[in-house]
Amino acid sequence: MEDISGFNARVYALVRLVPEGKVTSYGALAAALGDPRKAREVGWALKATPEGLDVPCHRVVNREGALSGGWAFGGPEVQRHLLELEDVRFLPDGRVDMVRHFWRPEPALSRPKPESQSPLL
DNA sequence: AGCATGACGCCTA
DNA sequence: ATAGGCGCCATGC
Repeated sequence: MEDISGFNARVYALVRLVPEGKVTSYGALAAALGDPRKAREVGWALKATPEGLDVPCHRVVNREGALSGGWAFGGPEVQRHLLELEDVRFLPDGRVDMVRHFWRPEPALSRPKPESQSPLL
């Protein structure tokens, strides 16, 4: 699993910025990185998150505030528990109350490609 | 190179 | 609001 121009690293850096009691979405992270279309890659990056890094990946949900399926934590229940420990409120449907807890990451200041003056363009 | 898959998101019925 | 389909982009076979 190779890095995507440090894509993973940037994802981790952003997720580390998510405060307790807040959550963000894959798409929001991707958008903050400059490519809203790379939401899936964000998920992929989190899936490959090395343990040991202080990355609160449990604070990342999809755009609807729904938790993921069965995965590394051992199940969505674990993720939900972790969030509840941070006073995150859940809706009756089992989704995170995005209105209350959605946190939008600031656009990454360091761009992956500070270059390209479009030589051909 | 082609096909299938996925911790996503948006559009349409 | 729910269900199905399509698009994106990187990965794995």
